Amino acid sequence: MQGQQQNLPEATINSLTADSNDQIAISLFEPKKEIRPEYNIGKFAGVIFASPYAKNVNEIRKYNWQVVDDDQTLDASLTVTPLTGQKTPTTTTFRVFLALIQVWEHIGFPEDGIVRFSARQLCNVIGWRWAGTDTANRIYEHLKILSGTSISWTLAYQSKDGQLSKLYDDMSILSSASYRQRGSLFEPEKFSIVQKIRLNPDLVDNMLAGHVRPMNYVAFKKIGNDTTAVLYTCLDLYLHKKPKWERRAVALLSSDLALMGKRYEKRFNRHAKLKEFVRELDGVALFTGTLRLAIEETADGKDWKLVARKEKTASPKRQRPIVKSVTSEEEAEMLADELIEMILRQPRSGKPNRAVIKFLCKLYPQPLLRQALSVAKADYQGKIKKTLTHVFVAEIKRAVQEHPKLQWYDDAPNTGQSN
DNA sequence: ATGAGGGTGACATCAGAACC
DNA sequence: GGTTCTGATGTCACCCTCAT
Repeated sequence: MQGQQQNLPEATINSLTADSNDQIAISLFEPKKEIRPEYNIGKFAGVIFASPYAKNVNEIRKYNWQVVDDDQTLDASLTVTPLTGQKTPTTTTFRVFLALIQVWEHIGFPEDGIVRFSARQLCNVIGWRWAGTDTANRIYEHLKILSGTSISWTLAYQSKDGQLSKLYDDMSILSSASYRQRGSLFEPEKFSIVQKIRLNPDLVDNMLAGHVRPMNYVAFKKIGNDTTAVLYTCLDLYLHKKPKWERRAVALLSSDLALMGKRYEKRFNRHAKLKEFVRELDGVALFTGTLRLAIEETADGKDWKLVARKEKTASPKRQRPIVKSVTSEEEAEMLADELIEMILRQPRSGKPNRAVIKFLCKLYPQPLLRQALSVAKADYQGKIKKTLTHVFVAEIKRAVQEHPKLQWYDDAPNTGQSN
């Protein structure tokens, strides 16, 4: 028996079971709105975790850039190497990782980095429904990826004192992870919380020292599309210090998001993709502030570019409800005027009816209206079938009808009456 | 109730091909 | 050139059972 265990993965687990730190979060708990993953992982999340639909998920990914140190320019890089036959980390992996961090925080930040959890509990934190084998396998797979993927940092890994390490080779995010399937368990533990992982001690060290990169966990979880989630993670970082960031569609799609399709050689398809991003991310909360996205034509007219801005919220701590109550008269007027002014600045704007716009401003949340305008502006460029005002109102209607909690005023006889 | 696993299928995403 | 269709693949939900 003892001899047998030496070579099994269970050997690691059994040795972990013996330690005294047995804080277990038994019941399901509500994950926090904000999450503080380790600084380096959070900073490079957009690079380390790719979209699962990206074409290169089985290959080594390497990113190079330059850093300036003591007046000399040095080459920095980050290499993500999967175990053979295994995928590189995807956004799903990132979701699992963030959930593990949540559990680790919940059980009181144990210094040894050991996290015990049940698969069902982890699902609850991530926001998945428990779906049997499929979910179990998914968690199992991504735990393997987290522990098996080797990450090498050259002049990239920043320790808690702010120093860049020259080289941090062969890091794995989890120093041990083993998903124990029911069949492998013995009777007494067969129906208890059994899963157990250990976070990389250096990462734990940094997190305990407050060397973290805070994220808006609620906003991140709501993003269903994995490519969009990668973009969100990147934008959150880019807009951390700068108020504005922009990038051409070609570079954004192929190098940042690893969308390699031939279809993106066509301008139209790039534009369509950017519109998806605007639809999904415009108005989404960042850790501080709100993300604002717009599409603009590049100066040479050959491509589009995505323009991201961070809009400051008055009190970043308080989250604005998704469906806010009816706006005050004064607020609606100000918003309506602002929107109308923005519309009139465009060519072939049409003649927006102030009363109608104000009426819509009172009825629907501000982010929805602003998003509708940016989508309308993007949609409208190129094809001049109707005026921008028409497209704008049609876009509001579409967004309202897609929204689970809103209703288009014309659809129901009793909601049109306000005031 | 809670810990899981099994089977099935709907839905989303991407990308190329086909169509206008 | 723009736009839509189609198929491969990945993700996730539903409903079931089992054991304590």
